Amino acid sequence: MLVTSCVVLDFETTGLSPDQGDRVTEVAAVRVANNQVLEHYASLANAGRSVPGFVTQLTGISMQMLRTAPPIRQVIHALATFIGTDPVIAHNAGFDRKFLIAEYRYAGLTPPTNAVICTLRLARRVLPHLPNHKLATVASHLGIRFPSNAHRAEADARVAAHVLLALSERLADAHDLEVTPDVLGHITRWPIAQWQTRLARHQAPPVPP
DNA sequence: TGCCAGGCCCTCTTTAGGGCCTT
Repeated sequence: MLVTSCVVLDFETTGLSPDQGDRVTEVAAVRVANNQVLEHYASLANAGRSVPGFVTQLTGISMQMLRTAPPIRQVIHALATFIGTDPVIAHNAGFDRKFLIAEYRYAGLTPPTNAVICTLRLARRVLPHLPNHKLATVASHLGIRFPSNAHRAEADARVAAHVLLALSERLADAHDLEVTPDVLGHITRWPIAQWQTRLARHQAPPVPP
């Protein structure tokens, strides 16, 4: 059981790289504690950046929708308040982390120092047999359904939160572990090859002292 | 004209290259 409070985050953006000028178009953050999905914060965000057609096709987020959305500075300040000092969790967390840091800077905030945990890395270690580790594939394998359209921030964040809880439960059951964000962080940093060697020997995964 | 992300991970590797994953 994952007892400690943490925040599962998902961004929709205009592209793949803040270094190339891409900006966030929608944020969703879901707080998880006591093995449950609790409150959430979600909002479209207007950063004044055009949305490429293929991104609108992928996410359903259009320029027209963003015209009436709150300014991104306001959204990021609200997000920062929501996240606080909790560990931040995301699927392919490196992607969301670099946008989080960039948007905090644009918003005049100090870049976050929260612990970051990646459910993609976790899924690759706990479910190595899957054909791929896209969020939809992992969720489907775990019997988790999207509450609405995939590739919208709130739906993806909620699904990632349930993926986190399901993977944590598997770890706890299989290895008699107390799963905390510290343990998850340690496990996802452990090299896959050594992880699989330990599993093959029926050894518990390495955890912090 | 051709390129335009980046970090992780694997392997026909390590003096490298390519697939995966996110929008």
